[in-house]
Amino acid sequence: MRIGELATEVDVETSTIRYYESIGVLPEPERNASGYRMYGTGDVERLRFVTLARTLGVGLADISQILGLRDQGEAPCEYVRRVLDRQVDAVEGRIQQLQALSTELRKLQRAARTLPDTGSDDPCVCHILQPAGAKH
Amino acid sequence: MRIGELATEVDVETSTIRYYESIGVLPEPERNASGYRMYGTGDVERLRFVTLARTLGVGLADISQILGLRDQGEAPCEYVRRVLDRQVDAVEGRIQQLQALSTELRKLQRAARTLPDTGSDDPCVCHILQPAGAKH
DNA sequence: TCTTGACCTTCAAGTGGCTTGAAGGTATAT
DNA sequence: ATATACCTTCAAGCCACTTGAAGGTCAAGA
Repeated sequence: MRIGELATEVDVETSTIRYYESIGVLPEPERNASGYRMYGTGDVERLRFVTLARTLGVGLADISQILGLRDQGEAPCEYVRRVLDRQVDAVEGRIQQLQALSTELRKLQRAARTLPDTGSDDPCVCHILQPAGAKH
Repeated sequence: MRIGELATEVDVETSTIRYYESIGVLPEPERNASGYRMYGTGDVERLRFVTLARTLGVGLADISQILGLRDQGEAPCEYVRRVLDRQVDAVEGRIQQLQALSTELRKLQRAARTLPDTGSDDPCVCHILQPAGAKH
């Protein structure tokens, strides 16, 4: 199959496939007489794995590592477990941060409805975002 | 004050200050005889606003817009209110996404503890991440 | 036969928000 | 004289792509 078919099959842009190839996540495929990339079913499987891992937030460096282990005939599972542990920590930490941020933003949103506009003579940039005495 | 003092005062890297200047978020400051950037208290206030807005997740383009309005003597409050609304939506949407992701990751983490390692003869890359029949 | 249009190719640069590094100038203390 | 702690500019790197320019290939239709 050509790159467009592979792209449709896995629901990825052709440019993304070429990008993955350029950084070594996907191997260089064979070419037909016209120089078009030609892929097989193994490539579908591999690309599907990459996109699945990406939706889980796994970085391309980790994905490369996992695929590299597989290519050497080793089970990547131990490495995958470590990646999962790291990823869970990272995602849950990020959620905590964003929840704190959301609380803060909602406070400012409420304030924005009641406060008058900042006057051009006010010293601060905007007293909605910068209540007097906010120094961090 | 020189750039290092300003950086310490607001708790930002000097390279970040120069970067903000390069993209027009901060104006070009005066220079002393040696070519060093020299800042005043207004710059502290402006930079403090920028970092505050950044911690709220506001992008530099929006921050630039807000500062631009202020520089023209207009109250940026209406714009700030719209940015806040957008930001709340974006953050809460992101939290939803990450919570779904976290659920998914925890499921895989549990599976990883019980599943045997992928054999080198298995067709998939790793059956922890790719349970049979996962096609999306 | 010509043309249209859908595909494919490569290479370069842009996105955001910085950080890092190289290679050098300046100011102060010892 | 020198160490050191600042400062300067410019370029490139980070991540994961996306976009664009400029062109080659191939099948179907007029």
